[in-house]
Amino acid sequence: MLQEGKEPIVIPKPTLERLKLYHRLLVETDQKHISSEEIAKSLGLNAEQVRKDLTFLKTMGKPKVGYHVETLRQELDELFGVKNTTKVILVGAGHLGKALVNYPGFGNYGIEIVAVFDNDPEKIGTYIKDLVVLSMDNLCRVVKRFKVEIGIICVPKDSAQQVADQLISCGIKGIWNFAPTRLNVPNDVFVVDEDITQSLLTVKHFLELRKQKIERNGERREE
Amino acid sequence: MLQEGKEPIVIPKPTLERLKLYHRLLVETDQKHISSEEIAKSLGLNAEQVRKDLTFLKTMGKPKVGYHVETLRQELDELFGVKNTTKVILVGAGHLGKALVNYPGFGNYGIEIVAVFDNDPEKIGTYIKDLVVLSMDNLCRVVKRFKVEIGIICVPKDSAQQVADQLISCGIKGIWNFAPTRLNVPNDVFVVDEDITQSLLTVKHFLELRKQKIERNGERREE
DNA sequence: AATATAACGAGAAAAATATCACGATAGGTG
DNA sequence: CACCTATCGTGATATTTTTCTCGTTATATT
Repeated sequence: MLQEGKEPIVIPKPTLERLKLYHRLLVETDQKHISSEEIAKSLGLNAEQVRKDLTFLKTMGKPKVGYHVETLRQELDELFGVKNTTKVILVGAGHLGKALVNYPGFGNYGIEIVAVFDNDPEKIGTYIKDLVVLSMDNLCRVVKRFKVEIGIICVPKDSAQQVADQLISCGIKGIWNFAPTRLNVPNDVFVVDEDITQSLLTVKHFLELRKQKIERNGERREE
Repeated sequence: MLQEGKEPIVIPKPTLERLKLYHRLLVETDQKHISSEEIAKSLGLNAEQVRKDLTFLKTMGKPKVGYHVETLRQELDELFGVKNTTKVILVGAGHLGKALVNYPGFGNYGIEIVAVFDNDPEKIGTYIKDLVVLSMDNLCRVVKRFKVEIGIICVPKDSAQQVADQLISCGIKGIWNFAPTRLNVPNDVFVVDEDITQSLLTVKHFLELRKQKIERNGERREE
């Protein structure tokens, strides 16, 4: 039987990606109103696309004025759930882990790191900002006690899968993975990858394209 | 006059994104051959799409066998220019900068960090791994001397634009931006953003979707 | 108050991307 | 050696996404 009734409005993935960019732009701007044209120009898109994207939201623009920045930003905040507090734990107290704990932006996005774990006895007991590094034995206890929703993995890639398994066994359903490897997880667990090697390939590819363009054009000037 | 002659085969952007995933998979696997089906399953795609993507490459699969992992990986290496050495400098010797300098994976991808800069007198002169932190005065000299192609920005977001401008004024044409802000750059400079706030929104959005799903389903079990 | 115009929303058209369907072939099996 | 089947490559089809077009409306101007 086909499921009848209100199907939730699903936002196309490319649109969702752009909505994230709009969000950042709205946070950064000090204008009170902003037009689709201005948004488009800032991000290298075209205005029709911006308007189309924004039709997935309730906020409407006004002719001759544009969109009210504050309203739009708030609706995006809501879409992304920015205002809800999410408790997270972080596994891996290396350089990257330290960098993340010290990252000042989480507060604005409702992310609270409640504990840091590592399995290196040298690191256990040391402080990162105001958090003591705990041993992995404490993982499940802390997850349950603080109702932790997300685990951040920043361990070397060879132990990432193992850490993921431990997190999942403690009931964690969301993983933010900074290890440069693919994780195998059950269907009901989501993984957001922050894999530096992937964007490294992007960087290298850009260089490669430029190189090829120069080769093709010989010594000719471009533009 | 329209330019005649061989136009370079342009790989669609979504395909290119997936090719990066295939690359990682090929690096990780220890199989000698791999089928489109296996690739697809690992990455949650379908086999036809994988095959279609791979038609943009020269490497062909064999019926009953699949694709030769080594060959395919090498062709991807070439596509992304992984084997060419790229000299980069890094600006911002904070936690993140340190984490990056200590990241062991760059070598495999032909990235060599040749210098680290900061404008904090406390940090200038200190060592990160085997690199002395230099003052920004030395920027252009080092860029020219070492033929640096890429600048990595990992300074706080308020100084990111300024650093970008400095890099560009020294002739840098590529920026890998870890600051959570949009950079304004001339057309001939490319920026690859590694903005944690953007993937943070992804994380929050997943949670939000899950929350809404649970609300809709009430106490019903799913699956 | 009438007019002009900047900017919007939305449906239609076009372009890009993903999926399907199927014929071809390499390698295994009897 | 002939057949079977897993897997490929590719042209056809379907779907998604982007762009175009145009009618509408809020504000400014005379």
